[in-house]
Amino acid sequence: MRHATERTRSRMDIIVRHGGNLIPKFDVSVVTHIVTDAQKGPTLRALGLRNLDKIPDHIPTVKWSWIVSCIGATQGDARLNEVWLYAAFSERIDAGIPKFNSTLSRNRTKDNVPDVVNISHISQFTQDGNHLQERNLIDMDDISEFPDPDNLQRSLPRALLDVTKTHDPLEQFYAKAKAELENGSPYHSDSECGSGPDLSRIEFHADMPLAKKGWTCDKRADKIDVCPNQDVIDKLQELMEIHKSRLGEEDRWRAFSYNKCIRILKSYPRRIQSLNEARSLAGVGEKTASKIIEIIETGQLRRIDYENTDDIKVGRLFQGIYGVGQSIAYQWYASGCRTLDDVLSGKGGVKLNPAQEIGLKFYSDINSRMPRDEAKAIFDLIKPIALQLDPGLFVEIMGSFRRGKADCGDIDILITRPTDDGKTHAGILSRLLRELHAAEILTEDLALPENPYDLECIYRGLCHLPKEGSSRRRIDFLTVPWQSRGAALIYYTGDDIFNRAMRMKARVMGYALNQRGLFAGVVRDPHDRSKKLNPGQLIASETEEEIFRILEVPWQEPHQRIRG
DNA sequence: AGGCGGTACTG
DNA sequence: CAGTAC
DNA sequence: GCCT
Repeated sequence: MRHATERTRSRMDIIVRHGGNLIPKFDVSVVTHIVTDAQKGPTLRALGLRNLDKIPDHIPTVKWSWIVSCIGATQGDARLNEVWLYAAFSERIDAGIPKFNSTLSRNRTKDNVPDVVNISHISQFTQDGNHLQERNLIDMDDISEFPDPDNLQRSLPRALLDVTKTHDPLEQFYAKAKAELENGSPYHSDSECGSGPDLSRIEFHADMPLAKKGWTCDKRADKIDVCPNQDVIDKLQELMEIHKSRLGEEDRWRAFSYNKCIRILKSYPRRIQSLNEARSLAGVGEKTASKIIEIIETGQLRRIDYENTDDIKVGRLFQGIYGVGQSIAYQWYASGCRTLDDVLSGKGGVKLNPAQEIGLKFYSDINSRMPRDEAKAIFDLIKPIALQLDPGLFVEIMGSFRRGKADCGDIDILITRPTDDGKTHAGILSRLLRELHAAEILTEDLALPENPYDLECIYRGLCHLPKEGSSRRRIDFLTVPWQSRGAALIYYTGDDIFNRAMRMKARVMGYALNQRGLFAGVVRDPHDRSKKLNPGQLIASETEEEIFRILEVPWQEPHQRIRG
C-alpha cells in the first residue's frame, strides 16, 4: 500500500511536471481526462459516481500508460495519444474519440436503424479536449512553477488515496487548454504561470446527457451527418487526388497529409471560422489552413484549377485500372494515350500485363463497391466448398465485411487450420481455387501465390455470383499458419487507421506488430528500416485478445475498430 | 533533417 | 530491381 | 504537407 501511494505521488508529480493539473474533486467543467489504473468500482468510488455512465462522454478514462505515451511520444505521431488506445474501461472506449460516425455503420441489418444517440454522442469537442491535452502534456515544459507535492497530496480526496492501497492508483488531472478555439472564452486558470500560453477553459455542458441536441444544435443537423465543413473536405479531397496521382515521393506524402486533414475535418463538429481555428487542428499546418480559409471565403481553391491539368485527369483515369499506378499511367500518357480506348487499342505501343488487361476489361466493376449482402452470398458459396475439401479449415471473411460495413470494396477470406491433429492447410489453396473456378465463382486470377504449398500465401482475383449479368468482384484469399491467426485477424480486419495506431503503440511499447504476430526485441537497420537485424522474439499471435491485452488496448469488436 | 507500415507478387 | 496492391 |  505504501508502495502504491508513493507510486501515485510520483505519477502525480510527473503529470504536473508536464503541465498537467490535478483536480481535487471531480468536476466535469474542468476535468479533461481521468487517469486510472484501478478497476471500475474503486474508480467510481474515488470519483463519487454511481456508474460509468455518469462520466460525460467527452472525458476519456485512460490508463497511466496514456500519460507515458504522451510524454514518451517522440516522432511523428499525434495518434499515439489517441485516448481510445489507453481506455481504462472498454465500455468507455469511445469516450473522448472525435468521431462522428465511428459507430455509424456497424452491424446494420435491416431492422437495425442507425443509432442517432451513438452517432452524435461520440463527437463534439472531445477532439479539442484530446489534442489540447496532448499539447499541454508535451509542450508545456516551460512552465516553471508547479504545485508543491504536499499541496497535491492534500488536495486529493481521501477516498481516492485509499483506493490506491489495494489497487493501482487513480489520479485525476486537468491540463489547461490553449486558447486555440477562437470562440472559446479565454481565461486564466488558477495557476500563476503568467508567461504560459494562452489558456482557455473549454465549455462543457456537463450535466446534459450529451446526446444529440447539446452539440449539433447550432447546425440544424436534424439529418444526421451533414458535415459543417463538407465543401472544404471536397476540395481538399480533390487536391489530395491530384497529388496522389503524381509520381514522386513528395506528392505522395502531401497526399498523406491532406488525407489526415480530411479525416480530422470529417469529425470536426463546427464550421471553421478562422485561420487560427483551422491551424489549431492537429495535422493542419500553415499551408493547409490557408487553403481551408480560401475555400471558405471564396468557395473554391485556385490551386486545384491550375493543378488539375489534362495529364493529371488522364492519369487518374488510368490509375483506376488494377495494376496501374502513377508510373505506368504517366508512361502511357507520354505515349499519347488519353482514354481507356486508347489503352485498349495499344495506342503509342503501350502494352498491358495480364492483370492490367483484366483490370481494364472490368474497370467499372472493380471500381465499384458491392452491397454487403452480395459479399455474404459469395462467401456463403465459398465456405462450404472449402470445408468440403477439409472440414477442419477455419474460413472467415475479413476486411470491411467483418467490420460490419454496409458495402464492401472487396472480399478478403482468411484460411487457416488447427494443427492439433497433425494436419495443416498446406496446399489447400490450390485445390480450393480449382474448385471455385470450376464452380464459376472465381473468374479471373490477378496474382497467384508464389508457392501455393506454403502455409502462408496470398491470392488475388475476381469472382462473381454465378448468375447472368452479375458484376465481377475483387476477392483475396489469405492463408496463414494457425499459430498466427490472431495477428492475421487483426491485420486483415483493419481498418487501416486502427492498424496503424496498433502498430505504433506496439512500437512505443518496445514491440513490433505485423500480420504474423507481436514481437519483442526487433532491431532494425537504422539505415534501412525494412531490414531487420534481429527478427525479435514472438510474444503473441494466436488470438486477437491476447495481443490487445498485451498492448493494453481494451477489447474491441471488429465493428468498433473503425477509425477512418 | 528525417519520418510518415511493412510485406508479397509481377515482370 | 521498380512498381503495385493492401 | 505536417510533426518533432
